[in-house]
Formats: sequence, C-alpha cells, structure tokens
Amino acid sequence: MLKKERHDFIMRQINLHNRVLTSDLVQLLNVSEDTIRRDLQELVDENLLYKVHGGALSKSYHSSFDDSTVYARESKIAIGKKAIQLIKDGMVVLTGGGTTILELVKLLPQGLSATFFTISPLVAVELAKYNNIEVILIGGLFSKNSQVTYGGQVITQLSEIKADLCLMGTSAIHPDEGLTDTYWEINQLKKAMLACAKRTAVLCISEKLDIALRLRVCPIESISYLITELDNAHESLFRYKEKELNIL
Amino acid sequence: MLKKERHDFIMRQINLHNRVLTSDLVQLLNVSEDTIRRDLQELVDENLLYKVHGGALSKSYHSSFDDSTVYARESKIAIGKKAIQLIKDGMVVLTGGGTTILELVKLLPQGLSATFFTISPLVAVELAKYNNIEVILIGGLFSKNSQVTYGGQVITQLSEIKADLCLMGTSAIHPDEGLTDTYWEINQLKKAMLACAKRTAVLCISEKLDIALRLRVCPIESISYLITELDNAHESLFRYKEKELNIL
DNA sequence: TTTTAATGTGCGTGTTTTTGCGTGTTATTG
DNA sequence: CAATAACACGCAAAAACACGCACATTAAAA
Repeated sequence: MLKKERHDFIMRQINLHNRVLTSDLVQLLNVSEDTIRRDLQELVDENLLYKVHGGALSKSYHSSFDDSTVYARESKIAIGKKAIQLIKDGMVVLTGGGTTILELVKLLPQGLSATFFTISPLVAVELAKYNNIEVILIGGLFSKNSQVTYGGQVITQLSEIKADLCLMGTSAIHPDEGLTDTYWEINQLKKAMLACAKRTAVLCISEKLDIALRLRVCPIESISYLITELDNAHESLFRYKEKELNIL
Repeated sequence: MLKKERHDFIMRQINLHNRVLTSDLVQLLNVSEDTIRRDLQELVDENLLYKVHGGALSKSYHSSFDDSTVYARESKIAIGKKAIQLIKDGMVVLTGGGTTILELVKLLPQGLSATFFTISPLVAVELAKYNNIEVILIGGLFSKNSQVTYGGQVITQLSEIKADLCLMGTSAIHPDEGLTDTYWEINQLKKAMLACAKRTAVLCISEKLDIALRLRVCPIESISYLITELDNAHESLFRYKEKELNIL
C-alpha cells in the first residue's frame, strides 16, 4: 500500500469517527507503529488533524463539538452507555429511530461485530461508520415527523426478521398502562418491532416516565429492559421494579 | 510496444483501479523501471495522473466521502440547477445517492408536489423537508462506501416501481463504453434503476467524462439526459452530442 | 543510399525515501 | 510510585528515485 493511500485511509477514518487509535491503524493497515506515528505527524504538518497520546483527532471535531442542539443530550449519552452493555458480538439487533438511539450508536465500541436492522436512515448512516457491523435498512414510506420508515411494507419486512435484541426509543411509559403512543402508524410499527425480537430494551429519559398516551403498544411485561439515565435506586423507578423488568 | 501504447495502457490501469505500482508496470509491460518512471512523469506533465513514491494515483480519485467539504460543490450545484428543470409536478422520480443528487435535492422548489423513491438515506432525510413530496426509502443492505442500500432486496423492490424519471450520479461515463462502474453490486443496482424508469438523467461532473471502468452498466444510448456543469457548447461534449442524447 | 538529427531505451552510479528495530524517554493508570 | 503503554530519536537496510551517458531505432535531409 502506498503512503498516500495510507494517509487517505487515515483521513477517511478521521472524518468518519472524528478520531483514530494508533493501535487500530497498525492492525488495519498492517504496518509498524512507527510508520503510523510518522504518518500522523506528517498529517499534522499538513494541518489535517490533531495528534494526541494514543492516536489522533479530527481538527473540526473540537470546533463543532457543541452539537448540543440535541435535547437532554447528557441524559441520552448516559442511557446509551448503559444500553451498549446489552449488545454482544454476533448479535442481531433491531433499532428504531430517535436521538437517544443515535447517541447510543455513536458510543458503540469500534471492534463490535454484529448485524443491525434499523428503520432510521440516520441510524443507518451512523452505524455504517463501523467496519464490522452489517447494516440493513428497512425501507418503506418515510415519515417526515419521526424520520423513520413506516407503513405496511415495513411491517411485512419486520415480520420476516428474528432479532436477539430490539432497542426502542419511547414516547411514554407507565407502570400500569405500559408503552403507549399517539400515532396509529407508529403504534403499529412498535408492535411489529416487539414481535420480532427475543428481548426488547426501552430507552427512556426520566421525564417520559409515568405518562400514558392514547394508544397502547404493549403492557409493561412485554419489555425486558428499561433503561433510563437515573440511578438504579432512584425512587421514580420503584413502581417499575415491581414488574418483571430489568432496570439498568 | 510503442510509447503511446504504454501510456494508454497505464491510463487504462489508472482508470480501472485508481492506482498503479511502478513495479507492477515494469512486469506487465516488460520494460525497465526508468522507462516507466519517465512515462509516469510525462503523464504527470499532461496532467493525467498523480505521481507518488512507488507508483501513481488517479487524479480524480477522492477516497473520502466527506460531507463537510463536498468535493467540487460549485459544479454540483450548477448541475443540480439544470437537473431540476426536468422535474415536474406529479412526477414519480427515482434517485440514487451521492453528493451531486444531495445538492440537487437542496435546490428543489418548495412547492413541488411529487413522489420520490430513493435508495439513499441521506437523500430521503433531505427530501423529507419538503411538505408536498412523498418519500419512499427503498430498504436493504446498506453500503458503507456509497451510502446507499443495495442487494437483492433492493433490486426486487425496484422491479415493482414505474418511475417517470431516474436521476443517477455517475462514477464514469465514456462516449463509446457508456456508463461503467467498478463494483458489481452498484453495477447491478444501476441496471435495475435504469430498467424501471421511463427516462434517465445522468448527473456527471466533467472530470468523470471520458473514463471507462471495469463493469458496463449500459450503453450511452440508454441514457436520456447527460447533465454536466459545462456549457452546452463545450468541446468535451462533442463526442456525446453525436449520440442520441440530450445534453443539458 | 548515406548522413544527420531526434527520439526512445537501458544501465551504472549516487541520492533520497521509506520503513522497521533498538534504545531510552515520557504519559497514563491503578 | 510502579507497571504498562505510548512515544521520540537515531540508525541501517531496502526500495524507489534521478541523472548522465551510451546505444539503438527511426525519420528526415543530403
């Protein structure tokens, strides 16, 4: 492999992930650490990236760091960190859309090898940054509001999938009413997602606890994991602990 | 073997693989290293390729699919402006992926009422910003390189669609060889897209003109419109005008 | 046909680039 | 503060390179 190609590869990784580890590059490119270090130094000289102990960072990363337009981003990252513990190598995972799922995906470990089905284009794009993850985007009508695909075709395709784990954002959850939603189409969609996964994890920031909306998706017992940003011992979770439900 | 023949051979290799190694050429052409080096230097002088230690790279080779800095963005906007003239109210349009298409979508008139099928999640998200456009995302395996869905499922779904117009980005176009591509899957995909649309418009920045890659998608006659950023009278387009092809 | 000039090609020589390794130093972590 | 990992520096071998020169081939001029 030519040096220029290596540089291109590194810059590609940087643009994709905003960071690279020296050790990863050594493995991926099959050259010595010194070579990688020299490459990184040369790219620094060209003002293309920012070198740190252990690897390098994207130059634009720091300047555009504050994409804090995401509401309650800190909470969602906390939820994401908990949720990734459920994902193991070799798993087939089904995900919905929403900013919480998106934050989770950004936190996945680089080496993870798994298959992801998703109804969210944005999640698909983010997942595609991981070399060892196979991404299948479930197609259909595209919802302008929730930025996911929906409709009959999606549900048909979901019925053909067998997933180990389903990761689902939530509109509302209530200890007695279970999972609920406002829109018929989204409701149908979530039912279909639940049906095709062995276990389902609901990702839910605390302010959506104890709310019931118009349409019932499923009772609380159909859910395997409830993941919030709260400490496990937090009082808001008492009512949920009484059910057969793992709280993370 | 004549020098010109060697040069043609080298350029062919470059267009095919985006790179050549000096050592490979020495073997393939059975001449001395010096001759190859001189050849490469001459091709550099003609501005046809990019020389590096160990070989040479294609000039139009840009590996990074970097969304922050779209390559040749001005040209792509110019192409987009021309292409939207083809889109009328009520149409069913099929689009591929790529930055050119993405720029086009951003230029669509707000009031446009149409149905768009697309294999690109990013295009879908962008299209969703228009109230009167119905967006159907065609799902399937998601390609990390080209950021579109592909594979058997996509092709099956495409076969069920009847579109008025297909908007397609391009890897390479050549007056004799037609539309060509490097990857089998993308090649199959483009064939399927062509098959389901009444007319096809190829969006192509000028530096991708007159290049032939490994796999043939279709002859030039199968295309209805060729859209570049160049003026209609530009000499680069002469060879294309001879064919039955509308140049915009 | 012969001469002359121009161009193309290969080889020898010396230079530069690239790369991996050994050594010792600096950061990071528990 | 000690163990580990990451780092910087210099060195040496190998590869790639540039340059000049000689020889071959070709083509036009004499």
